Amino acid sequence: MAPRSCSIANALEVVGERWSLLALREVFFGNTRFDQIAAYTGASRDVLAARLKKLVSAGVLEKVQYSSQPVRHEYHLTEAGRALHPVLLMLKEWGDQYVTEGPLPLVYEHSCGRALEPRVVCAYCGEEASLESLTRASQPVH
Amino acid sequence: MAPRSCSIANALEVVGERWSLLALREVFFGNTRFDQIAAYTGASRDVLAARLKKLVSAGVLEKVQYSSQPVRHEYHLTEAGRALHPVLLMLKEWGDQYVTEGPLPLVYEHSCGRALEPRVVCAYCGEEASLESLTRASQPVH
DNA sequence: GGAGGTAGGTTTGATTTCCCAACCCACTGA
DNA sequence: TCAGTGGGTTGGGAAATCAAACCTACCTCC
Repeated sequence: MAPRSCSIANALEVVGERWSLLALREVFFGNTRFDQIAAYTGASRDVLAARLKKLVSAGVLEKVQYSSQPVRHEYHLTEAGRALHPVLLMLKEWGDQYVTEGPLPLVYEHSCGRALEPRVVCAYCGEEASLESLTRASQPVH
Repeated sequence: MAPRSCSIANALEVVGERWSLLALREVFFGNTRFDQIAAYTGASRDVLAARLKKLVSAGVLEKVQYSSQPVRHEYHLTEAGRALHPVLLMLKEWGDQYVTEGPLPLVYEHSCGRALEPRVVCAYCGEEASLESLTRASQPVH
């Protein structure tokens, strides 16, 4: 049997390897240079170089030159890269709730003044997109 | 330098390996048995067995017996497992928008009657939790 | 009672990754 | 000239992955 065709699997093809999402986390934090990303994630340099190359060719990051002589680049988020922020936000929330022990390493404050508790809602009605509120409108082939 | 302490990294320790999130996707779809998960994800059986074992010991899945003689189990979501649904939802949305080409393999209908467009919002004010609307309330050590 | 099928893995051996350390190159600054 | 920085690449050994075969325990059919 062929595995299911699925956007989750497609997404994981691009960002599902080890270190990819952590490298993106650093870019979201503003650490856009190779050595910073290597240090803050703990990834080995060769694997990190491969991951960054893949993320660039997938259109998630782009290399932006910040110096000639010597030629130096920073990794910046593309639109597709910025669109991954909700994924990281929900992954962080899950880690906060179910994995991290002790005080949370990072808490976000939302512009409304409260500590962020992220929720996924339907863009149209604003109601929570809970497991029970969803039905399949198109059925994958079984 | 020590890598950053971070709930994203902690979360990925649990569900970040290859096949883990796809196995969970199948359980969310109601395919709770070993052979179903293997077939629909495409994971090799030995790796899948290791992943399921890890997810069970991490408290994301639990084995529920559905037959004695022969002893057979299904993998069911725990509360922590169900809490991963928003992560998969946003990952699917990103894949839909930026990776999958052609018609989407799966569209959800929300209980309000519209095709789901998931958004991440602040639970208190209901406004979108955009990148710009967030500031760090606690700063990780640099 | 044997043959075949189902379910849930485990074992085996070959192939890929991953990790770490060392190295390289182009520059800068002292 | 010599150390340091930034951004990688290279090499070798350890670990993970893959596909296929195998195993156990049952059930069903003939």
